[in-house]
Amino acid sequence: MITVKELAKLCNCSVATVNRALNDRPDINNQTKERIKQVAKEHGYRPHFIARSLATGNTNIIGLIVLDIKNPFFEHIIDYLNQRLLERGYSLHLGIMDGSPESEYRVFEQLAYMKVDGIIHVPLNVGDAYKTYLKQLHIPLVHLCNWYDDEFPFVGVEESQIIAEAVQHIQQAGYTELIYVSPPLRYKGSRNLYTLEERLKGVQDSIGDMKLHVLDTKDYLQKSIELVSQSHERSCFLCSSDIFALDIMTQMRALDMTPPKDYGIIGFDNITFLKHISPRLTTIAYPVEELIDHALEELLLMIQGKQCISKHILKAHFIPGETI
Amino acid sequence: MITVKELAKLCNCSVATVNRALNDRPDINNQTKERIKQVAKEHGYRPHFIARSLATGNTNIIGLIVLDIKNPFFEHIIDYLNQRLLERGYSLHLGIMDGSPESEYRVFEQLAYMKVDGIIHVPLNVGDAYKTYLKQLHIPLVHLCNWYDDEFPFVGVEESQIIAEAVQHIQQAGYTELIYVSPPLRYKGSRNLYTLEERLKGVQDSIGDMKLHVLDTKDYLQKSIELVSQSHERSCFLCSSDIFALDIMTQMRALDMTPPKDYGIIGFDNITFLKHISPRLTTIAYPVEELIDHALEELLLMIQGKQCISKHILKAHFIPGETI
DNA sequence: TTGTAAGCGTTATCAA
DNA sequence: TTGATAACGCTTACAA
Repeated sequence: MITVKELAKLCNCSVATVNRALNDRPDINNQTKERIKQVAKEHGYRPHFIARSLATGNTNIIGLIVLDIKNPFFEHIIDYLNQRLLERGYSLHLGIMDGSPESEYRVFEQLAYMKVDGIIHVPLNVGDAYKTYLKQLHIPLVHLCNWYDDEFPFVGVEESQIIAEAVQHIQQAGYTELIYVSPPLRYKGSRNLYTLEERLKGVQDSIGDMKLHVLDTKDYLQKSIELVSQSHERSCFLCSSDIFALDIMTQMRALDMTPPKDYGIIGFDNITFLKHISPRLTTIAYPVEELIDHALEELLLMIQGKQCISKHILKAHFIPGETI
Repeated sequence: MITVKELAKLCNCSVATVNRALNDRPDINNQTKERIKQVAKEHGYRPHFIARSLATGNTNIIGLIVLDIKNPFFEHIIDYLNQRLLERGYSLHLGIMDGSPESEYRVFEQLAYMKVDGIIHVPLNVGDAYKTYLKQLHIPLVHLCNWYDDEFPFVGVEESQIIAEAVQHIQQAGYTELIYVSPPLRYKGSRNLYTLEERLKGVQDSIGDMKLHVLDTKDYLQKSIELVSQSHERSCFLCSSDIFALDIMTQMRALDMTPPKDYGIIGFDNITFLKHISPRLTTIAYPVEELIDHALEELLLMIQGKQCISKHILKAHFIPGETI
């Protein structure tokens, strides 16, 4: 691996001049610049990221913390953010959690150690210690999809409105009972469930005279069967993730019950795999690309030192299917 | 961010001693060590990865190049490798391609720039230029699932054997025509298709007196319908990925054709989502964890300077379903 | 337009 | 058991 020092020797000039040439700085003679670049290319010079970062104090790496790489919801986010970052000369470092809130701290330590320039994440922990922790990291942060505290920039979705829209569809389809399925709600108190609770509030506010059940336990599959088979109402599930909805549909199919004949069901996320599921699951899609665009814009501003703690609330979309 | 220099001042000692204390080196008085560690903790000292890497010459980062983050096949690999690496004090950096073979070079440049200690990847390009390129990177490499050249360590799967097993199942089920579906085969000459071609060979060797069709074009969906509806044989698809199999099943369902009544079908990869698909897709599973274990072991040996270019060939598993 | 030299925060080799 | 000090490869004042 050839270094600037060696290049300087080869070109009979100083390392400063080599640096000017390689980084297209203005204060350099055009001929010497071309000459140096030529020599650099011939010798396969590659800038040394580590040395450069140590000198400049920044890595041009952005961290994205992913709750669960197995959740297809993140596919699109990762792919799109990666593209946008490359365009802007940054690269992406994925912080992979194992699903537990404690692992969020482990991933933060890793990203802090790696000196990433900024982090986009879905805040999962809760409490003052968490806030203190996030602040002492001294890393620009943008919170995605799950509001935690107004001291951090946030990019998310207007939940109550899209929920109201979904509930309206459910009512119009003649259902008399709504079952809100969101097992993670059982972690109330120990995890940040802002978004899931917003959705629940949205349901409560718009439910009118329909009956409401909330399934927030681990055995939601079993419970959902009991509810539908024992109830004399026309029941419709509203699930906080397509994953839960698919689990229910699969389980119900084993009992020969399919939507919308025997029950209704709506998911969340519009994951790619739905195209293979019949009947087509009615779901709600997040504007992933817009979310990422805003989050990235916000983060880059912070990295440039422009402290603009803002809040972007975008709109989700109702995706009609065949299950209500 | 407090540094070793500042810690040294606080402790009335030299940076060398601080370093000895923080890294648990033997040549240091136990009391001073504890004292320094205490002060470091009080001041929230975090080692500076960048500076350390510059000094030691290694990053303790391993790169994994992923063809397509959207392909669920990689979920398991990423998750498992990440776990194993953490246990060993390494961290994982994902290199994300956009599906094109050219982007493989872009990702390699990125990982080389980041000075990762080693890379696990599925070699996708082909030709002597590729080989020259990989060698001049001077980064330990392990090739996964797709053999390219004996000069690189390889961890993969015995393809012909598992294919023979699948073909036998197909024959026993009474099919008289086998359709091997592997659209990427159309890139023959410009991409490394070793594994896909091994599978094809496996099919040819074990097919006996069944008819054989190979679908290696982009319009394989259309072609597959034509084949099944025009043929007077009992046709069974063998797809080089569950994704292709699901695409075919979904398309067929629209024409009211389902396996195993109207045709047979077998996939590859045993992706998680199959549990939601009915009838259950018969498929073939790679021993992902074993693959990664071997690949990692091999890579770490190379990083330690032990040049052991070896070849590990593992066994895949036939996963019976309801589609043949 | 060019060169000199002082960092950046560690590690590691000596010598004490 | 400790301390000085020279790397590591690059950037960036400042001086020429």
